[in-house]
Amino acid sequence: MNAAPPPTSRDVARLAGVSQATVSYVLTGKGSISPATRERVLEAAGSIGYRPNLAARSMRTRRSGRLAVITGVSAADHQMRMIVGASQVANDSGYVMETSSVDGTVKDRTERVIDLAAGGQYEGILTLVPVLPEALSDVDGRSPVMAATAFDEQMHSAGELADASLLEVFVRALVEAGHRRFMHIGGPEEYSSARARRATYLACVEQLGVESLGVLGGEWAAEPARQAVLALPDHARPVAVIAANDLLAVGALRGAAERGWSVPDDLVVTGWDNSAFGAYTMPSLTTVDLDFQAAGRHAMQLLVAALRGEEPPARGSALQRIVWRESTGGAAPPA
Amino acid sequence: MNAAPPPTSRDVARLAGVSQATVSYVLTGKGSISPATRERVLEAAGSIGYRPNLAARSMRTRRSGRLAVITGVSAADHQMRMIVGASQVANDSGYVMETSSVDGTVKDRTERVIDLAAGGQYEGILTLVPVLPEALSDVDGRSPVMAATAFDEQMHSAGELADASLLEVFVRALVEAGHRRFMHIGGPEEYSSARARRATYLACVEQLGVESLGVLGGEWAAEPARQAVLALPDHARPVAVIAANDLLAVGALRGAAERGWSVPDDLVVTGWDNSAFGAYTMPSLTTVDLDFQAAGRHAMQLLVAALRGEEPPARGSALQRIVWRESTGGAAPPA
DNA sequence: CTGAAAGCGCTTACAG
DNA sequence: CTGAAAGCGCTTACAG
Repeated sequence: MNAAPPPTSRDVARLAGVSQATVSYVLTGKGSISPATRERVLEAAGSIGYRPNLAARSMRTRRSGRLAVITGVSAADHQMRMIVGASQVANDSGYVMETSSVDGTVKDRTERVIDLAAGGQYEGILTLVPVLPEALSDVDGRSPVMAATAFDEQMHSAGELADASLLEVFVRALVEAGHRRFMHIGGPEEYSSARARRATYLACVEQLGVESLGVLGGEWAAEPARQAVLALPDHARPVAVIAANDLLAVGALRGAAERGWSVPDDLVVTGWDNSAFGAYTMPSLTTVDLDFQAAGRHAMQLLVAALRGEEPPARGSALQRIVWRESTGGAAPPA
Repeated sequence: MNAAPPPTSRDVARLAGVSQATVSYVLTGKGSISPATRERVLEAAGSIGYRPNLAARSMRTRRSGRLAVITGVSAADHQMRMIVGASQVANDSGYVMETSSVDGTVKDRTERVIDLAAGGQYEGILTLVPVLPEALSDVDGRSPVMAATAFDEQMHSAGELADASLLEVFVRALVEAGHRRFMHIGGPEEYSSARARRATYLACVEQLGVESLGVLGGEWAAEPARQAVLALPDHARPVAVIAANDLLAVGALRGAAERGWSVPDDLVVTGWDNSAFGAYTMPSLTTVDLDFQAAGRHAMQLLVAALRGEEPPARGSALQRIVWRESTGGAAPPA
């Protein structure tokens, strides 16, 4: 396919009238090279479009320069956004980033990740899907594995996507608006974000002394949310539903509409994620906007810092922000 | 980080009592090796957990074994699903697949892809975002570039995601149900899928002799769709809106609700993509289900076949299927 | 500040 | 059917 073989560092050396070692020193910035020589080499390299052969470099340095990002098979829009952010950081840091998707149960996924880590092809691994803590250790002889969303009790979770503290703002504002009866529709237990939202909900209703009709759901799917609302006793109105994401919230809206309940009069709903459709449902969804791309960037920064033994970078601006819309009626942000 | 260096083919050879070449022949399946020797080598390799060093192999064979998939920065759920499908095929075919996201205008993206192709790091490139035809040529000295969604007049488009023929089924069924006034809300012109849907719509209304109120939209966003419906003259009812995807369709639903039009009485809407929320909007959305994962698999199969000079595999089962829901009222599938 | 030489782990003609 | 040897393109002590 390639007519002429691509230029090598030897070609550059010959053209610049120096040795191959000098070319290498210039390009890696390691030796101390006189500005004049440096200039000549750079120009020669540019003129013939030289690009280092990464395979050769990696073989010699015994560093692959490659990072893996593990995604789930159940495609989620925010995984994609995190990938975009992570890949920016990886490339800027001189790594090539590969994505690998894993399927099956938590157990299956954990094994795949351990396999990948043991394979030694990658200098580091960032997983966007939950895996068991055993995959996250960075024992010798394996690529370090870091999780963006994981069992955070292991202290291995990167990023603050799982931060559920804004949920308290929802509950407080709704209590302020007069609501006394709440319900939570949660996501899968294996997601630390889902667990955090559930825990924050429970702590909140407890602390504020309002009634909780329970915690339903357990999947990132609309149907259980719809069912939960349909199963509510008629005299329960008004109910405030705190859903773990926007898809669940849409299911709740649908359930309310099917039984003739008005939103926000009989039922108010909050979502999470600020999905594109949420501003256009009837009524539109109050939700939490998450900057997944920034989260992906930060997660990758943490991995790269760990790899290089550098100080982990501080979290930049806030990743989360509440978007108040129609589904919560007049409930307003508390100042 | 690595305590003991990973085993090499020489270690395997020593352990199995054969030469390194024999190990290579067994593993690549190229030479002719006696079953007994083969067995011994395989066992030795397994016992010490040998994995070939891909960098070394790639340097020797001058094949990188790597494929790139280009995605957009504006993260879309279906890109993710296509990636999953493509990565399955790539891995099964012995390639490592990397994703690289590109930003900016069509022109920017095209340049990035050409750069990537010229870099020679990849044996092949599959782009999920539209690029100009000049990026798609497979001239010598460059990695071949194939597009999953592209300017298909160039005959370089892989997959049938852009097939808009089901749109005709929508229009015919709605005409059957009594509709005479149509409107199309389209996607961005640079997407062949958007162009195909638009063209099919225009051909349809022309051929069936029904009135078209025009083609609006032009982005994958809900707001223009909402505006288009709000701008409709009151006496236009009933109107049949053919939206280029579900997000646009939700915008149309919202517009109708805001002006007090009933769906499906005053307005009917069809979407495209079968997004998860579409079954739970009020009313739920009639749409086209697309198997993005299968599309990703097929696109990658085409790339791999092209790389190996093999016959391109035939398209498997149909990628598209209409899902009739409430937003089209009683309009039924013809037959 | 620069060059000659070794070697990373593999594959592949070539000889036997 | 199997082995000894060369070489892919780079980086890095080492010597000058």
